Amino acid sequence: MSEEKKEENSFTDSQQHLDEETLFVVSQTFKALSDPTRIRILNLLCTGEHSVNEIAETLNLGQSTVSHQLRFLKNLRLVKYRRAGSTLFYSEDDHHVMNLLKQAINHATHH
Amino acid sequence: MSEEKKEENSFTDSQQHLDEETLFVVSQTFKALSDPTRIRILNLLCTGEHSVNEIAETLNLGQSTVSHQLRFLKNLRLVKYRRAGSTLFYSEDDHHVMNLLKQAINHATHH
DNA sequence: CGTATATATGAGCATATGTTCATATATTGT
DNA sequence: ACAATATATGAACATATGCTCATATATACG
Repeated sequence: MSEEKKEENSFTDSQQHLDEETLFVVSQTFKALSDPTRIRILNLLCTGEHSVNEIAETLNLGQSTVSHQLRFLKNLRLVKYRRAGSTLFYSEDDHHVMNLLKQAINHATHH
Repeated sequence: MSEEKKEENSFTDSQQHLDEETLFVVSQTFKALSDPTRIRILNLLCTGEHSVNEIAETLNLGQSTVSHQLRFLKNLRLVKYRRAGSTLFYSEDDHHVMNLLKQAINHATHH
């Protein structure tokens, strides 16, 4: 019975007016999470860092597709990478956004 | 210093594989929150129920635009409405998704 | 019943989005 | 320097998205 409670009122109520910039940032953040491919990539990165090819093979996606999406996520600073030779290991870089994703996934599956 | 803590680990870690349906539901949910107009509408509905025209006038949007977006949000069960004569009063209908929105807004503004 | 008001709907249009293909760049090993 | 491997990039394309305009529906009121 406390299952529902713990995700409520974690924050003070939102404000009346949203300025342009806030609106842009918030919408961009959610846009990043609104595509199945990006969700799969971010969900995979929850398990730790992975190279571009690993991601592509694991999720059965084209190398170009993964690279494009990673650039998208990198621009929003949702992921970062570490270089090891010619291989780039990507990992998550925004725990807050990852938390939003986890909440949504949990809500979608556990209900 | 506990500012960052309270939004972390509200849930057990996400699972390894996401099925088609979960992927669809989650992406649709975030898509709903990825548009500035819909964000403004939902943010306004945080303050209680409002009619279509009230929303349009308050947010300076066309009546048709608001109606279309409300249909979109209604299909996803994020909003509901109550009829009073020829006026329809819309209000929020998914506290979990509203909570995701509030978190994102708070994060965008307080940082 | 006719008019006014509130909301919904569909077509059309411009723009955004995501994937694929081909190719470029970069790093490693020989 | 050359070949192999890993990743990035840009153009092209099909589809999705969001707004506007015109019009339809629905309710209330005289």
